[in-house]
Amino acid sequence: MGDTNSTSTERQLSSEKAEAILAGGMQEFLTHGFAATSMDRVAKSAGVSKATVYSHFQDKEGLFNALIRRLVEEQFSLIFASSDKEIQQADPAIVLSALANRVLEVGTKDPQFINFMRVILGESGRFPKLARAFVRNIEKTAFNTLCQYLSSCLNLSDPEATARIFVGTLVHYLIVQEMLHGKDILPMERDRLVENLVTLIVGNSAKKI
Amino acid sequence: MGDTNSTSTERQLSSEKAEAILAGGMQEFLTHGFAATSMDRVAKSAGVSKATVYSHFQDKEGLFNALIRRLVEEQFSLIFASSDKEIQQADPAIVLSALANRVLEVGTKDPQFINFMRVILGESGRFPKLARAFVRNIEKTAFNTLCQYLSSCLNLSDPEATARIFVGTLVHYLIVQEMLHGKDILPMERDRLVENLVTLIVGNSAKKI
DNA sequence: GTCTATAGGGCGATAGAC
DNA sequence: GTCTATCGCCCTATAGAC
Repeated sequence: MGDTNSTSTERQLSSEKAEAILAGGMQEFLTHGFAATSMDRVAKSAGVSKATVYSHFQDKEGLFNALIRRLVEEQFSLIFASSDKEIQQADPAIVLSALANRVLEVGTKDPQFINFMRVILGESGRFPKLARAFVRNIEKTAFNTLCQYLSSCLNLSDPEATARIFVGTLVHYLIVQEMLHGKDILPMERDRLVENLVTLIVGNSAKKI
Repeated sequence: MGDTNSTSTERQLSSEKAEAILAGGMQEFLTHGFAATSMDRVAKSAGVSKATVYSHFQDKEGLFNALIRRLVEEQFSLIFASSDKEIQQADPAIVLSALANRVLEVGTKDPQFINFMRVILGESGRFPKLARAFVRNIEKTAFNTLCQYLSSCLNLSDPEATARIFVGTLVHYLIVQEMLHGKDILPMERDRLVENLVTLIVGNSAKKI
């Protein structure tokens, strides 16, 4: 409450210990969720004492909030890095396929990304602010970028609804195949889904230029 | 382990107390998740003592497994009840719109359904068997029903991929709007999404009969 | 079968030495 | 700033009376 160098959550991470705590906390929170994570294990994983953890972060919720909030911003720039070069260049079908494949690539190759999504979804009842931060930073950015591209390069009756369909298909695919371990129950090759999705969208419009 | 009337998890719920425990456990587990739920509150919510809970279920995990497994089967029949009457009758666009609206109706009106999904997703790392049961009973059933309809009534190049797009769009919409509290950040009217989704699918095919 | 009471342990958070 | 040691609480699970 009465801290001098923070408003409501921790803003500046002064020392390198704070970084270690955030790294250790990430490991623990992303694999066990909020409630099942103990501050003892966070401290041990960070290589510091528990008291040091509490000297850098107000409490368990404060650490969790700071950590997820930072991760939301990191993942944002991770996914949308170098999305602007290619974006008004080639055939729309190729651009959209490349975009879809990059999203699915991140979701399948980096195991921490699925854990991150799982925690965001699982804790969205307890931490609605973090859930909304996720929507604002990641979902909305993806949506806006895609809308802009679809509007400028294709003649769609409703680019916004189409963007929803595009993103929704990919996210749901990741959820069922990876997060819910459904690969063997509902097999579907990535390329097959992407090709159908892109064809469905591009086929229902005319190239603009 | 050595129970006489159960193999590995509880099969038959002999008394009415077991029902009360399952009901109380549902309330608690669906709102707080597995780790943040205490057996004291489950007992209190069920109106029995904690010892009674442990006499009907082996431990916390056993109760959680029995409860979610039952819920998976309940929700299955809840969503797909009366899906077979209308299914080879009217215009495909109308059938698909009605189907989409029923899914979104359940997801928005019944608050327990979003909580149920949140727990399944959030605990899918700790309880992979429950996650797979969810995929087998709900996702796969939705997918198969839809595939069958799409194959029989429309001329699609890939009905299975199309079914993925259909379900994925609806589930992702529910996740962003309801589970992640994104209604105000990324507003989108339900009818608008459904109409675009159905048009995209029906427009890319020919009616079969 | 169901209760009350309690064992036994891990948890979040802090006091005080350095 | 960082540590060790500890407090007090609540947790899962069980023992024993009825």
